[in-house]
Amino acid sequence: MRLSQYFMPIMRDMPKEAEIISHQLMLRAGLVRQSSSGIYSWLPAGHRVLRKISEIVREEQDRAGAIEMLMPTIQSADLWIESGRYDDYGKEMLRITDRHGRDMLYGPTNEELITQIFRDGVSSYRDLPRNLYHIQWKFRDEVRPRFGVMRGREFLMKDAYSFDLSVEDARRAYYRMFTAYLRTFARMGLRSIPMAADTGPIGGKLSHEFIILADTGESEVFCHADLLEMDTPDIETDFDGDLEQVFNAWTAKYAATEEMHDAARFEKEVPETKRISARGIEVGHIFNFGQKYSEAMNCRVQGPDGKLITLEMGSYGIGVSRLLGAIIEASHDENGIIWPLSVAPFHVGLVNLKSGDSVTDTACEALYADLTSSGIEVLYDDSDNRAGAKFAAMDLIGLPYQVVVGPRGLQDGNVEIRTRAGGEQQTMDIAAAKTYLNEKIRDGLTVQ
RNA sequence: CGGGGUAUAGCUCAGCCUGGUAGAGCACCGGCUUUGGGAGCCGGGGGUCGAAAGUUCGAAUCUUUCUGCCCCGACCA
Repeated sequence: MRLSQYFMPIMRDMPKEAEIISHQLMLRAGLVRQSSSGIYSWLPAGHRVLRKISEIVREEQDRAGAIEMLMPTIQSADLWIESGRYDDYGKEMLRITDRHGRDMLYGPTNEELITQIFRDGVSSYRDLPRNLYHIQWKFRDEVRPRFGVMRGREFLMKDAYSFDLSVEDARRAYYRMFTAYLRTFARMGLRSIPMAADTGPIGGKLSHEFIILADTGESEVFCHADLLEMDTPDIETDFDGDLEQVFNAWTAKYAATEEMHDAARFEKEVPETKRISARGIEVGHIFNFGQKYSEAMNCRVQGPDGKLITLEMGSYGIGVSRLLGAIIEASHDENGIIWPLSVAPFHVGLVNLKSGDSVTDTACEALYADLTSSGIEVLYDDSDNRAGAKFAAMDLIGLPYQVVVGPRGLQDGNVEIRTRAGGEQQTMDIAAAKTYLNEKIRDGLTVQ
């Protein structure tokens, strides 16, 4: 993509409505624009990141055996009356009346709808287990939206729903999602820590929040430092196998959010030097809620003995749009965003230091064409801004690699390659630069 | 929903106290000079001053009401 033909309005000044760093940087880097409180438009670069995050989520859900579908944003109130949550949900649910006077709502979540769809589509134990998910916009009319996309009213969420015949099967379904979540966040360069969680209004028994440590996190969290060093389940993980060990290993050490925190237990179980008391961002939340909805909504199948079995269910959410904020909170410096390669809007920023100079233009065009044709996503700054302005903009938008092409280096046939994360700079000839970038990016994108 | 702020150009802000018909920096357009970490000079475009009502000869400025947005708290992916 040529910057001269793109739409990425960068702001030099700090927008006053933004308080926390991720929100400031998202606005300044031209990723989002606020439409109204807690509601955002996703500009082209922000949309690219959103898509990449969604794709990682999708790949890991699929790997764990979940099946993608898509449910609507607008739902009928009837279903919610059936489950008993129409009144419980309160003002956070945006209620709408259609032209016929029917009560509708903008879905804050989808347990009711999926339960109805599933129960109507399945009648035998042979159809179980199943886990269905979608990635769809949700609306929760938060009392106080804040921190940009971290707590928006409209937000993109992946929600999966598992259906099983027995409590044991349901636990296995839970372990699969648990494991998939560890992998999902790790692929975005995040260290997530599963923490025992309160089950909240969704109800149920077993529940974990996946927390990213960050100073601007909304909740206070406590955990064992070893959790920051644990190995993430790798690509060889067998999701058809027994994942209980993964679950046990990750839940053996103390980790709890404020609501579940037990100070006495924390001090007893965690040596003083290993105690982490910090703030965290919740990027995922998984629940096993047994028969709460299947009972209320009559979701049953016939077993081998002809008797009806009420299904065991779980739901598994990931805040996809929130993850942009979380990643930036976890990865930035005073100059701007530092995108992990896997979710960066582009892999490489190509900086032409002297647009209009035929030598640099020619070199840049050739490099742009070569890199692009080898599958690398390049944002080519072909504008005629000054060098300093281009560097500042590149650092702000935070692409993982910068290739700086200028007349000085080209005299010796060289370009400069900079790594946004570490700040390393190396000079090499153009052929070497191509090889270097191809290798680095291919390796960096290989799923471990 | 309680408390506190704030609203003037795309962004950051000044002007308001003491009413006289709107400014700066950045960004943008044109020109010249410049060109390796947010250049300089010259010229230019752009604002129903959040909305409504009131006071007044005259309101960005004073009064009242409303609204948006932000922060703290309670609540939540």
